[in-house]
Amino acid sequence: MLLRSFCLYFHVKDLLLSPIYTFSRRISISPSSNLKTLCSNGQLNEALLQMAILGSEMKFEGYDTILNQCVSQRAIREGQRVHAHMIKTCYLPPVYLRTRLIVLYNKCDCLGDAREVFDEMPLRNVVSWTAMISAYSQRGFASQALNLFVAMLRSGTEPNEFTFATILTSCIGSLGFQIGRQIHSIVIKRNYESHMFVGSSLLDMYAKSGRVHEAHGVFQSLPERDVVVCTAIISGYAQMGLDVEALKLFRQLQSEGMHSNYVTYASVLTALSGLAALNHGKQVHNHVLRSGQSLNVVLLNSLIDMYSKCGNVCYARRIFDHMSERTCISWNAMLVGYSKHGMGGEVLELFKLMREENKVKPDSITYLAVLSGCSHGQLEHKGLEIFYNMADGKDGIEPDIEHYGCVVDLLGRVGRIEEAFDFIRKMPYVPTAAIWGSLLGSCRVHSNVDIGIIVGQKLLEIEPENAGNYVILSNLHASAGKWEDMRNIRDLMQEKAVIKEPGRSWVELDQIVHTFHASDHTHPRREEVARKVKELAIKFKEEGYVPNLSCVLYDVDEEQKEKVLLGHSEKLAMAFWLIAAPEGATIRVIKNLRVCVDCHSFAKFVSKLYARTIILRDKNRFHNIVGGICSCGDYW
DNA sequence: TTAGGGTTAG
Repeated sequence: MLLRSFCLYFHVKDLLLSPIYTFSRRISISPSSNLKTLCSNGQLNEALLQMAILGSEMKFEGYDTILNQCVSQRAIREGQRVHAHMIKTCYLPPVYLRTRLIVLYNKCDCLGDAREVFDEMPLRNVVSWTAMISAYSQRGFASQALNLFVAMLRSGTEPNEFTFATILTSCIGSLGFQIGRQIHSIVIKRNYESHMFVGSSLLDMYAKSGRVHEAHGVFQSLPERDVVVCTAIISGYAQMGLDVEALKLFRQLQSEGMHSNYVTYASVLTALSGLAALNHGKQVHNHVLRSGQSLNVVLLNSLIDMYSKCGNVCYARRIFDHMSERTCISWNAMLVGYSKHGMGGEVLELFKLMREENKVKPDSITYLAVLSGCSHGQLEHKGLEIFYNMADGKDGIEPDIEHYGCVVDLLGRVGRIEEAFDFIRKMPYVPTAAIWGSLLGSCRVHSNVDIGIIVGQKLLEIEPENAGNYVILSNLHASAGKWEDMRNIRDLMQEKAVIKEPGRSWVELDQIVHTFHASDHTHPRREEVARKVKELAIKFKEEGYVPNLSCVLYDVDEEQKEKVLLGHSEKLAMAFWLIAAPEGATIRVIKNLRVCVDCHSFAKFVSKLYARTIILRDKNRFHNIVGGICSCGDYW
């Protein structure tokens, strides 16, 4: 029943009595006309009339010609008439033609009809099995594709390189990885491991499952590599967040003479977006323009994303405005760009433009971008209005748990903590750690100790490995004077041996990315940088800077805590910039985690006392700090 | 006749 619902049109058997079919018998066709000529001229309707006249005289060649034309035109109604004609004239199509029907039905989104043809086949070969497996795989029915692959092996039909390349694309993700590995062993046994298409599918399966070593191993073992294989490994690295490795490999392969196409560039731009390496991004953009590569919509979408994630949202908008064709992803990339910069007004204006233009329908991601844009832009009334109109509005998009998460953020941000708590309890989804974490952050900012403690306890149960939760909860206990509880939480944190992802910040100066780790011991100018941070702290304290010791995870004395704070990577990156960059240059710092409250305050002092603009990108958003004021409104 | 890599969100 589920499969039948994929058929957008009526069943082939209904067409036996179709008025057009009956009418066609009364039309006279010139004898010189034949199916081949009509099809090659794209005259499919005329070809159908010819088929009707020929009746049971239709043979393999005629069906083959007309079906091929239906496939290339994605002409489902016409294809169904051909199928109906076969049934009516009692023609028994060979495997080849039945496979063409499977392909046609798949291309036209009629998966149920494709399966019906497959089930009714008296004989099947590797191509028909692969065509049906591919149909399931392309439509996202991975388990059906896998079941059919197993059935194929049991039937004794040997898979070929097409089958392996197809089935491996169904094994993407954590669930499919174990099966993917089993299929890999079958690939080895059948000697298909060196095949380029099979290899790129294997590589991609491992990369998308986060198995970097396996992906690299497949890449190394391939005797031949083309642009697709090279792009698969670069894109795999970028998708796994290994941006530096992706770029290194891109450069290495380029120096070895690799040919790049738009997919390669899009993957490289993803890596550059992750690094926020604006100058490198500009270089790639120039390289694309010089290479004569056409700037298609995918590449332009990647450029919008790269420029906005590198802090240059105006340039992203210029590209967006000059696009001759935009997809939903183009709009989403631009909306996300504005949202991450806290530009709520621009988000709403662009969303309005999208609706007015009415060429592209907003999707679920558009709504996520708009709601988070309202949240970061402190436009909670507008955000709530959009959320409550989502499902009933003309787009008819049912909010999912992430949209609910945006509302929790919207309410919490403006201090409507009780409402946010109530909203979570009433929503039709089980709240995730991210949602409770968002509310806990609001409780911290708005000092709501009572709800904060309840939420914090819930979080410790579902996310015991997250160190940040222990710290916020312990601080909430401390602010309520519950010292015993505070100590218990600290002990619990030690006991659970929670590991915090190490903080890392970087700046790009003269095309070189300088990375700093917390209490850095690696950068060549680390001693000079550490002295500069101390000097800044003394200067800022005279102007009112008070180190926020609650940001320190460790249970050490106050002097030690201050030392830890001064070692935070974003402070080191800013100090390095003040030492090494030209006078007055904008400070662009990227951090892998969310910026801590103390570093945020420190950055505001830098911007004010050194008259610098600071563009600080953390894990969630941009902080544009000018004259001691941040675009996030001190809430992030 | 059937195959491989890509752009937004989290």
